[in-house]
Amino acid sequence: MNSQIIGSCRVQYQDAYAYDMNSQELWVLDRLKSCKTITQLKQIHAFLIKTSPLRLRAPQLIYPKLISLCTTSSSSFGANLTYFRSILTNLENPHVILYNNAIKALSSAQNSSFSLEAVALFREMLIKGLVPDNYTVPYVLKACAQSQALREGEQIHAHCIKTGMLLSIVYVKNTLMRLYAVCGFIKAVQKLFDGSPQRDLVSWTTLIQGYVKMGFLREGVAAFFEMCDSNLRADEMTLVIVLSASSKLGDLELGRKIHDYMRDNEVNSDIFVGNALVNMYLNCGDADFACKLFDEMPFRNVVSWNSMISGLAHQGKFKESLDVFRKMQNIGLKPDDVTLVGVLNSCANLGVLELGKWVHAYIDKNQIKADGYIGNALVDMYAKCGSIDQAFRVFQGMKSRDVYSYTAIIVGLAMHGEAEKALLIFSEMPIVGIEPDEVTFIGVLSACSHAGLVAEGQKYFEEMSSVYNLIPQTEHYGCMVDLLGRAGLINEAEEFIKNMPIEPDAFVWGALLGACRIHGKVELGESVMRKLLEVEPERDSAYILMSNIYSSSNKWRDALKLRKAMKGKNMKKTPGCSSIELDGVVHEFRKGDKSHSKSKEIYKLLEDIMSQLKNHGHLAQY
DNA sequence: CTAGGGTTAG
Repeated sequence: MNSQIIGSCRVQYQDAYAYDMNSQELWVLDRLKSCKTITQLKQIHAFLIKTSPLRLRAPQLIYPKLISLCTTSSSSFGANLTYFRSILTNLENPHVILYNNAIKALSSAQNSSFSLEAVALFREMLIKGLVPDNYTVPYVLKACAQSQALREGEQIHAHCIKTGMLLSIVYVKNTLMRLYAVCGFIKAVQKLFDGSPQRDLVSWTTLIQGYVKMGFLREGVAAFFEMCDSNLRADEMTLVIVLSASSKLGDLELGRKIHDYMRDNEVNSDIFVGNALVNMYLNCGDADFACKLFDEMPFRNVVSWNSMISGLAHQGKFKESLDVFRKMQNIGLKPDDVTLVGVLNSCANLGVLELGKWVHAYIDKNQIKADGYIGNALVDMYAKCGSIDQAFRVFQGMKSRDVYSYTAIIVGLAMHGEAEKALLIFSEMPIVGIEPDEVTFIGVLSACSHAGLVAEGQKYFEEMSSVYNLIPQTEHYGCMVDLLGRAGLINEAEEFIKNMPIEPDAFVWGALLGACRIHGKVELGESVMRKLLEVEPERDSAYILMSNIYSSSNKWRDALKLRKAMKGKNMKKTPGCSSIELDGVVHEFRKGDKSHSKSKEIYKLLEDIMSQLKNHGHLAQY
């Protein structure tokens, strides 16, 4: 192919004077069309330079092609960046459009050095006396937003104020808003929005998105309704963001309102909207309707499936989540890393090590990096499935670790009673420069609790606020009550609760009641149970714990009375559930549950085992 | 040749 082009270039060169310039240009354009690589392009370029009538036209002719080649094969783009620049920079009379296209190409590249290159081209334009137009500025601002180049963006912002573009061109204002939004400066976004004479749908959407991305969900939703009041009609893009906000808020009423808005305004449901709707209904608790919508979708992509897998898990329907994954496998859709994270999460919560291992093998086989989300999910899965050593190996093998990785392994080690190792890993965090957060401290405090390290636990609890500026939540107070209570320091635990700056909740009272159970404190237990029932009247855990306290103090009559009192009340049961995985299918078992298709056989076998145990002189312990 | 969209962790 190359030699063909060179060959025909040579022939053309020799016959150059036989053609007039137009036909030469046509010939070159024809060659450019079929040109596939930078090397071929360079050959044509060389020919153009050597052909004197075409010399001046050369850059203009090849430039658009160069841009399109670079953007379609971004991998070779980096290597040819110098070449790319040298042509443009040496142009004597470049048209603004050429620069615009170049900046556009650079702004859509992922690489952040390309974004800065786009800014450099923008500067070069100004130096050459070219006037950036209403296309140039949105492109270069997009490049800044891509790499969060705030400083550069601010300079362009200043340029836009000086030239008056900021006020006159809505595209400029919108891309500028977007830049500040991705940099997290929501106040700057709002200020630009407020100070602008014209606001179109994109301005509103950018504002809403800015709020939602920063986690200011209610503010984003409020902006949406404000937009509706101003008689602008939302389109698919706006609605996807508002639905995602409703989903994150778990606000079903709001979500339904948005859905109604879509029907009233005849917004058509493309795949993005469809996915957002499914996700919203799932996270807001209406899983049945979400499944119905999912089934009715005319097209589904990997995100649709991912939404189902992680959304069901979010609702605690881990088994169903894995069922969806199996269906996805059956139709032959390739999982991506988001899918795998969701699957690992469900495996972790069900304790299905086999499938978790399969995912790990899949990750290795497909050379997916076991860092970030994936690595953290693997650590968590192994830890929760009981393979703490394997969890630790994955943790150590990770190239980059963040606060989630550290927390996963610390909580995992604490759960497995390896308190010292957990605290050792925790002490590594300041050395590698990772700040622990609230969840990390749950792991640290529970490690201390399990190992009976009272003084250390108190020290860490104190450091939480004094060193790390974290405000302890009721969970942390619960851990401390547990720590003191387990160690038999019941009075100290009671005193600790009295001095809490926030209202104790079920975590805290539950921990104290647990301590009463361990240490057989019947009377205190009774008063703590009442407290627990006050803050959590709908659950049965207070009754269960208390009746255990009665039983272990041989107060059978009181225990029975409590169980009876419970029966009439239809309380939420704290589920005790176990599961096994067989040939890829997860089977769940709850206490007294007879829903399994082979339930009869299972119970029959259990009875056999029990009687065999009895025959061998073993007495069942309850 | 212009701007704004979904799913993922402890």
